[in-house]
Amino acid sequence: MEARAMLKAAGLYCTAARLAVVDSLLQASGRPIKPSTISAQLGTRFDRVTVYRTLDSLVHADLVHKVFIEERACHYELAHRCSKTQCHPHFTCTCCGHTHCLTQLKIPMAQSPHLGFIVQRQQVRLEGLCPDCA
Amino acid sequence: MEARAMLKAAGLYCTAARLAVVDSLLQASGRPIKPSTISAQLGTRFDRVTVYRTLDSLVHADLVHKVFIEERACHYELAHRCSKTQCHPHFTCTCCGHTHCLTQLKIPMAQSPHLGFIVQRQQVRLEGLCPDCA
DNA sequence: GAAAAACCTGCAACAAAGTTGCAATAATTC
DNA sequence: GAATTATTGCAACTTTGTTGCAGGTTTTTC
Repeated sequence: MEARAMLKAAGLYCTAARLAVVDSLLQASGRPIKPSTISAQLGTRFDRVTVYRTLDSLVHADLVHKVFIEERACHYELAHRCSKTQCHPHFTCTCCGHTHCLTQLKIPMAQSPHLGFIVQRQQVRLEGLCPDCA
Repeated sequence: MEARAMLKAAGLYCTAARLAVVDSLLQASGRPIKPSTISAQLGTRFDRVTVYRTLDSLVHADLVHKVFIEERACHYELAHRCSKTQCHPHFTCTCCGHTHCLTQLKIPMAQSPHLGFIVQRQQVRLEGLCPDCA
């Protein structure tokens, strides 16, 4: 009932599609996934368009973050362990292509770069070799 | 003749299309731009496909960097003032949508997050309000 | 400089991501 | 449970980016 509670708390209609999408994200074991993957997991239960719109709602309610784009597709993950100003960094292996969430790596927030700029959010992506490929 | 020299040095064929694309990037005044913008600037002189393939060549030769994706399109810029391991950070205004290159802001390279990970490259994106919108 | 080799380019066709409008359906509210 | 409000499915569409192949340029070689 975790998912149901999250939706309630965010003031969103609690629909079958939303529960299913949140479940997909929960089962992604912390890895950002893309709409087409979710769509494939849900089979014919829900339309592709519904998945897109559902993700939009969830992002808008700040339950889900649009993390990055890869292979021409946005990747999403549950907004766990993220502060308002900074999500955890992500590490993508240049060899196997897998992405890891570095939830334990803290990176200091950048200072305002020039007079007048107000930094609200910082996103860090690392690239390199993961332990399996190194 | 700047562009011509760059291509020569990189060992690339010096073609009209490549000179034109490099010129577009030079004239972008340091802002990352997307292929469709370049294509529009070049008018009917070159095919859309040629722009994509030209950018691929330039990226492959490390003359140009694929900086980030926005509005479902890759954005490119000349590989000026970038170290091997880190490009300058980019700042995108959440209000007006403009992106600024923060060439003067130095961000320390992240340490290897866990035993076994080898970090080769780091990318930082900042979001917030630019001086015009703040 | 001309011929040969190596490499680019345009065209057409295609694939995939994401968006929009609208009618039908489901979740809340009272 | 009826009225209200929000969500969903479908079809059609836009845009980005890719591929194959024939024809055209740039370099290299002599």
